[in-house]
Amino acid sequence: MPNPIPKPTESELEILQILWQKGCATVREVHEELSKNKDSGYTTTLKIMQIMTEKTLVSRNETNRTHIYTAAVPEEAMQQTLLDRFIDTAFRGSAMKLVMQALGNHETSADELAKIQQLIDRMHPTK
Amino acid sequence: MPNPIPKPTESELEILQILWQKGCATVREVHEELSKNKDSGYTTTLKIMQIMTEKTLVSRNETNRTHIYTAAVPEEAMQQTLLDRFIDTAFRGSAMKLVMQALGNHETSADELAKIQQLIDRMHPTK
DNA sequence: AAAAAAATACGAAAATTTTCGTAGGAAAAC
DNA sequence: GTTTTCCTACGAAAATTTTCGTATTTTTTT
Repeated sequence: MPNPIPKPTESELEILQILWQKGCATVREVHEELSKNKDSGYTTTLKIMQIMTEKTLVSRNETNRTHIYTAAVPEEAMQQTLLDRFIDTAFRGSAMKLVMQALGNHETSADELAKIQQLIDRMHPTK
Repeated sequence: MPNPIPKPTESELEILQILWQKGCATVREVHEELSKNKDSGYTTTLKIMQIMTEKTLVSRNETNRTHIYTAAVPEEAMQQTLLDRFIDTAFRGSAMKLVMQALGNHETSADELAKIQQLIDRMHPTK
């Protein structure tokens, strides 16, 4: 495994979110999106994305002058990595505690509950 | 609400973990525990705990020379805060995705599944 | 009682992350 | 064909976090 998945900073993760959502995007597009929630300059976004390129968190198509960026790591792979670490640091390693708390404190629709039910059934078939 | 729960840094969270686990502890004890996983100096730990005191992440009993620290925020309250933010930043707000991924990628015992089952039943009683 | 060990406070260095200004070109508008 | 706009590169300032050295005081050991 040549890719230990570099750990993104918070700002980097925000940008990854946007890239995953859009599939790919220019710095300008990412910046527009970011600007909805915070206000920092265009070159700030640019700089971070350049750093992310070095870290290989993203890759970019440079054939045109306006580069087009995409996330270099699939969203779910990153989520898994982040989740593992989060469970460790915030929940002392107990995935179960996390699940219970997540379930307990969010509106959960019947539909969603059914999905979990399915997953449980699949993991734990009634013998 | 006078207490917006100050956001801990990573190092601070590590220390909170130890305090929650032990109930209360001296800097020395916390440092011993930390040293198992990383090696930084005693005064580093001390300094961070002093900062945490300012931030009111911990409180301390100063009647004796050797201060005794305790977390100022209950573990679960902090977990909830962190979890909310984490769901937001890493799972685009979808608690369900997080739950599914947490369940799907960890060994989950029959016992644990039963507990979730219970929770689901409680939330979604069969009419 | 003197020396050694252990504790806190504090300032500041080091490391990391975020921010932006400026320069240099390319593309677009005029 | 100039001027204006837009883009990247890059270095360095600003902000945050982590680290530690040193001074001072109290406690323990000898």
